[in-house]
Amino acid sequence: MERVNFHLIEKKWQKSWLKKKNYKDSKKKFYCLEMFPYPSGKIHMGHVRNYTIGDVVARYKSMKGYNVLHPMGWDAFGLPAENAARENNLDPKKWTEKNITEMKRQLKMLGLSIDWDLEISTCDEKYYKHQQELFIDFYNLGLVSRKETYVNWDPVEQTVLANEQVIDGKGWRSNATVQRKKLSQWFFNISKFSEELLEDLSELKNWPNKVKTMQKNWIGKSFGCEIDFKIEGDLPIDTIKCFTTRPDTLFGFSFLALSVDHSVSKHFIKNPEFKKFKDECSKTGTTEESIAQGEKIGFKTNLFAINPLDENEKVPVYFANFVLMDYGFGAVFGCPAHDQRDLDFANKYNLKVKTVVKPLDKNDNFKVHKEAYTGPGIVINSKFLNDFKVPEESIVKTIEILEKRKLGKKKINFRLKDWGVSRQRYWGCPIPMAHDKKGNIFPIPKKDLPVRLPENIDLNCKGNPLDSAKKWKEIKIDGKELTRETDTLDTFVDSSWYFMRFCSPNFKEGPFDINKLNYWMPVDQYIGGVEHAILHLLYSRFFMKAVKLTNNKVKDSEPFKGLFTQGMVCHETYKDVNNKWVSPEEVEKDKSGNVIHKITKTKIVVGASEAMSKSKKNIIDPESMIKIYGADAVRWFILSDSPPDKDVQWSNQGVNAAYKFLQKIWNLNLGILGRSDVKNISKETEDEFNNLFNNYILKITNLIENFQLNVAVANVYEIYHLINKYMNQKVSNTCLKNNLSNFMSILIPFTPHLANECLEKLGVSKIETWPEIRKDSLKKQKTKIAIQINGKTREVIEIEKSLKEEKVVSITKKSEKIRKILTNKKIMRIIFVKDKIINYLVK
RNA sequence: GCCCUCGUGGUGAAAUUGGUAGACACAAAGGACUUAAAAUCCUUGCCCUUUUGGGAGUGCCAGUUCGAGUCUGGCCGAGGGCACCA
Repeated sequence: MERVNFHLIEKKWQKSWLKKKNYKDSKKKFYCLEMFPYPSGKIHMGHVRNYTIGDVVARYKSMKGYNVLHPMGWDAFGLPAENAARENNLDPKKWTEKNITEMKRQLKMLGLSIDWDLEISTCDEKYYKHQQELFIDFYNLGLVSRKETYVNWDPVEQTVLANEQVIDGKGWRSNATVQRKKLSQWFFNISKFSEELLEDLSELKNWPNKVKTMQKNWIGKSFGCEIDFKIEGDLPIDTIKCFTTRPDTLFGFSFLALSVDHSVSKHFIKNPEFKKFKDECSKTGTTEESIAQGEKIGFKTNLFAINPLDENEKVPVYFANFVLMDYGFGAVFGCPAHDQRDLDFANKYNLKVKTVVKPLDKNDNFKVHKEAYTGPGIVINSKFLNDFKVPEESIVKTIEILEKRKLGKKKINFRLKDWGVSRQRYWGCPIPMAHDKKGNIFPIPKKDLPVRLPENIDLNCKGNPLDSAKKWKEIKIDGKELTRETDTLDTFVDSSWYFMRFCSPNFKEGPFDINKLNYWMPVDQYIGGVEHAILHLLYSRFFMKAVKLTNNKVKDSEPFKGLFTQGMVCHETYKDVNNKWVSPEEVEKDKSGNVIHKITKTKIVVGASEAMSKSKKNIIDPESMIKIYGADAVRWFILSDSPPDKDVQWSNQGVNAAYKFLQKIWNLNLGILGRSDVKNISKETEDEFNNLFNNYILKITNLIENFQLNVAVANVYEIYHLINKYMNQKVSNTCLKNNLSNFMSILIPFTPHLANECLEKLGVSKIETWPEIRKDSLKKQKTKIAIQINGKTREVIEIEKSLKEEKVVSITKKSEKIRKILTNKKIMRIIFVKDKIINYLVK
């Protein structure tokens, strides 16, 4: 068997693809995009899987005649660069650029059909200049605001920490106890789009349902009403507003609970007891266990709230730890019988529990004790609300009554909060704003953009490095002396519009050339990890809608028409006798099949297969695999073993098998090239071969369209067996070569180097088109039909397609086996399904 | 606690959407070629029977149907998302 040198042909074809572009003069466009990588230094198997799947789609669509856009870029701002820079005293920019060069070299080894002329990098001022323009556009439209929020403050580092930098309530670097500090920060008002973001999810037919439900839950729309409760007491407070989804349980009202941050709290600020309580609340807020335990604690005020539906009923007002300030109005009315939290609270403080809803199968004496009743039923003990059906009429009718009496009004609430985009970091896009001494805000004039990051900054200083860049901070605009904003943008902002920039990456007059944007957008197929199901995808959807408001010529309001979320790449984990993680390279099998350490020869414990991670050392380096097996084999294996949306197990045996198979294809190609033609050709055999082959084209086409790439791979194996079989039959060389070259065309998206090399050897010139499906041949074929007796399959026979029942009955009755079984039996009924099954029901 | 998804051989998985369960591949065992190894090719795959055959069988229990991996109800198990959202 001859072996092909993959490295030679890979170099050759990759070079030729750099010159050649995919663009076609076609009306049909296809924008294929994979989530761009963070330039961490080296590509990992997750990238290989992501970009291989994308490349199959891009190459397939191109062969189908689409004009394909398939770009690549770098999500290049972010904390790791800053950390690496601090540790090694480097410039984050240089560190990032070095990583990009390295990763680009590795990605090119995979033979992806990417147009590198469109490459963008978010840390490039040519990119972030336009991001700053968009920020100002959003600001002018009222989509940007400043608000005070709590942040994780590290008192030693004098900096704000991201949630993942807080470990057990302490700073990851300083180990100091993290404080809750209020800071004024920039926000994108994404919550203004709550309704639209929810509504438009239904348009996204080619998105996984899973992602849509996750977004739906995240947006969290709920229907209810707001109610003003009258307050009695010795404080100047008339009413407190609450939001509720269960106004129908108003007669079960037994306390009113406020968040400790509610405006009423200002009257208690000097009360030492209240202060103690508030401290207690902020403590339980940070530790996860206390939330899980869910202990409800409260602080009783001297205020009373009046039930709006019954003036005679007064209930106490509490501050309670389970009431959130940033949802609803930071105040809830407590109905213990029909809300578990309220019940826990009421039981702790001995508050009244009045049952006002009974399940359908219980009588009016039904009473709630330890478990709140939240299911459907009938309203009881509630005067004029009695007998309403819960929930279908009770809620709406109660709201009607409240509205009529001017006690409350219908209200829709969302959980989605505004997006805080301020980061007190150096390595990010500067926010193009300035302040005067009075606290007024001024956007930087667009002509002065970009606001560049200052260079030669000491990143080891305390606090935000930009804050200490005195010269950089001071500016003059229209003669006014101002100070620059020193916050930079969350890196999610960078990735919220890069797909728009790819449509015209070198456009200088603005973020995008509107004609090109409208031609290419939306992204037809977006591919990436499911970990971005909520934030990145939601922010990008927000951006598209916001950009549309800045420019009424923008036609799309959704950025990603199709979304595919691929699974992770996993590998077995290994631990040595000392319970330390060991990498796959350090491990081997001895003669009796035990797993041992290569050097120490000690026993290795093989653990579960888990997502490749540095910490567990179960990483396989893609480049070393490409060096051993070639890019095509790596691509082939990563596609072959599991459905693309599920996790895949990496195995060296698997990639080795892929390598062997590709060598077999190479030899099949050589074998047919060197085959001496057959003299007595059978037209019938050729037809049979052509029809079977044609069937596979149809099958694989559908499989690719449905992302069942692992099944497509399985079918390629079957085609290989098919061609191998007919190679030894009465089939002409012309017929064989014709099918073989179609086979190679099918292989192009999967293993482009090998397929192109084989096609070149075959002397086929017009190679970049997907094989045509001949519809006429599909009809002629034979089919296999199952013969069942009483629903059990007894025999399978081959018949002509589309035969009628009588015909099939007479054929099947001729079968000896069936005749035997049917002897002395009475046929009660025959069930016949064309081309599939015939079932005799006998007695 | 709430929401979502998934349970098929030793392993990864297929199954035209209610119609031949286990395609395709990995691993294992046996065999062929070879002095030998590698490479390559073939066979086997749960239970009973020497074979021909037959039987059970898609997490468990019921149901609908001529027919259920697929549909319905209940249970068990695994994974993911959310976190007191009033």
